[in-house]
Amino acid sequence: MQRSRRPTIRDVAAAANVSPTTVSHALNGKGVVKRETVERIRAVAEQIGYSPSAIARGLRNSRLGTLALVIRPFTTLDSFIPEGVDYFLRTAGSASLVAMEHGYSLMLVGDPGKPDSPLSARAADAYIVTEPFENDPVLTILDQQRVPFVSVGADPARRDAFVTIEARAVEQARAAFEHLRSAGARRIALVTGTDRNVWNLDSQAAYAAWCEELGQEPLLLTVPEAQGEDAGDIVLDRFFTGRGPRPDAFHCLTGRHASGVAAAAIRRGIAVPADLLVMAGSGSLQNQMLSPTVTAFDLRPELIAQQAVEVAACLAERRAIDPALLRSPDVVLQVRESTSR
Amino acid sequence: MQRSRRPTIRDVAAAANVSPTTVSHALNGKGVVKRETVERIRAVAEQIGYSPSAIARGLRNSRLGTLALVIRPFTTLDSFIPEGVDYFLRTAGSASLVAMEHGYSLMLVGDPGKPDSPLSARAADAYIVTEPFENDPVLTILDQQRVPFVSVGADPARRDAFVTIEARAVEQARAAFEHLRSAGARRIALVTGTDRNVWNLDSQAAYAAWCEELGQEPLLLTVPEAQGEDAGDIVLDRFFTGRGPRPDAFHCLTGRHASGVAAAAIRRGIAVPADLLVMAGSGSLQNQMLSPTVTAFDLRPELIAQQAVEVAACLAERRAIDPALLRSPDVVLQVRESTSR
DNA sequence: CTGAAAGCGCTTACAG
DNA sequence: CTGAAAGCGCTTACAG
Repeated sequence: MQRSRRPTIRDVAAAANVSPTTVSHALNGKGVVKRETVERIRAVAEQIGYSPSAIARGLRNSRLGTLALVIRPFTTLDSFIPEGVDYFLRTAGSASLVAMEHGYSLMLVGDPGKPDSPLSARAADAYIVTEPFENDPVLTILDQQRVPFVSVGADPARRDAFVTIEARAVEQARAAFEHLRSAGARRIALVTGTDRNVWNLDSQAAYAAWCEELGQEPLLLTVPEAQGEDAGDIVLDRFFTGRGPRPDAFHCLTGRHASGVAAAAIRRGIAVPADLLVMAGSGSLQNQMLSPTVTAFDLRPELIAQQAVEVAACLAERRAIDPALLRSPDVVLQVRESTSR
Repeated sequence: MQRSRRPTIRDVAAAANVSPTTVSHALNGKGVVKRETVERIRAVAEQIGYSPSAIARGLRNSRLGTLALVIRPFTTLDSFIPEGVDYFLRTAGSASLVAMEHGYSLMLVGDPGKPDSPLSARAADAYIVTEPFENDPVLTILDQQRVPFVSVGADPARRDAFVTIEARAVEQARAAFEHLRSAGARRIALVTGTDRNVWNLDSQAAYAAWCEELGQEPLLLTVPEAQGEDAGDIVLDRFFTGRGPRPDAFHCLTGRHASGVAAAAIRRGIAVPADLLVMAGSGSLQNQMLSPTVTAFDLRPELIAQQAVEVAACLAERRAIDPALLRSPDVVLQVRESTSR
């Protein structure tokens, strides 16, 4: 009796005195098998500790039962901690849970296109790519290899080319400007990251349009996402030294930039929110915890992740996609000290 | 010419006018193949966009190139956010990066033992189980099925049964008590979580011993990990109402408990650190950001994750394990407001 | 109701 | 230097 090898369907067949075909039928409820036989096979399988090989089944069905999550900003950063420490957590955590509910495992993957990326990174049934860059090579390769994928936020250079959960960046940016305006802002500056993704680009476009409408001179600054709170001094240096026009409100796309700006302003004797309003386009833990607390949109990454997983599952199973899944959830504005006058 | 199917090794063979064997040899540098043939095959493969199937290779080699990470506290919680929001991030992020460097993909897995868990969750080459519970069924099933795994922190009921990256909980607890004592504490209380893992249990044991040595009456409270900062009021209610003996210092194992306790104390007019010292056994973002900032050990989860991945890779490849990898890294005490008198 | 056979895409002795 | 054959563990027409 072989005891070291894990049992296969043949072992079950032998032990139950039937053919592998019948075992397969019995265990999977396919075909027609006599009740008793099914039960005998079940018992034997249980007894010898049989569990089917996901790999063999995967080869046969050309589906492994695996979804891959590609967190794009991951790749750019020297550190593995993407901006807004909790965003990744909320996305990956939710995605892995929802994937499980749909019968998939979730793989965390870097750049599946890189030549030295593990082969297994290319074995997923479908991919989720968050925040792709302009002409993102990851999307290109996935598309070429005919691997199904959904992108969260479009590739700005190929808006309608792929299955995408749309980013509502323009809408959100306007809502932000309006919030600041109704809190008394007359001269709003925009601070975005430098990644060429749809959030940064669309927000800039929305800002340009808004300034145009109101006849305000645009006050735009881009700071690398990875700067985190250090963006504060960069931003303040830019707008509050020298004698250019000074903004009375900042809309920072990333939460950590926003918290950095609010803190830096206060360090320099500029009162927040009295003299300066600050808000964030994408809330992070820092906004809730650092002082002053900062108004921010909760983008609800766990909902987005959930939708993305559901879309990916449809793709993997070649089922039709409910269009509602491709619309990102309504964001929630969380008003905090930094804009409460 | 078939255009829809992804190309296989046979397609390459046909196009290059050789056998699949030769293609395999050429592409994997095995066997002996003429230089020119190798180059021709390479070119053809590239040209028709061939990339080997990880699944087929996995079946053949019975190794998929996948590592699984089982975050145990994950399972207990109703929400998917484990205590100390950033711990999961730091662990999973680091693990997935290190895995990639070693040629593996990282799967996030719930409870691979659960009957409805995806089959693919059982296909990993090796498993990392963080913070297993006493007699953890996940370890039992992995062990039974002869799947290699490493646990981060031992199963308290089976200390030496499995490959484990030891938790240095006793040592850390003593270091904490000593830090508090040298900051002036004379009556230290311990607050742990309720999970029956080695951190909670060993810290309690270390505390009992410490109290014994010093002839201090033990002041111990356990609060569910999931309570987070809400633990503050629970703890204060317990020790600062009624007329039992009052502690002058708290060592809380979880960062969020510690921040909750510090904040609750201040709300009730107890000055921190003047009248009460507070520290955390496992630092979380809250400790750095909330006021007052709280002294905490940085457990360096990214280092632990790195070691765990390296051990798991050894296990998967049946290589010997460097014993140094099984010793958890030295923790770093980050002294902050809550114990700075 | 049950089973023999083919095949999913690879790799690896083995023979030429 | 090259290739035919077997086999990894399943599933699924198909035949009995």
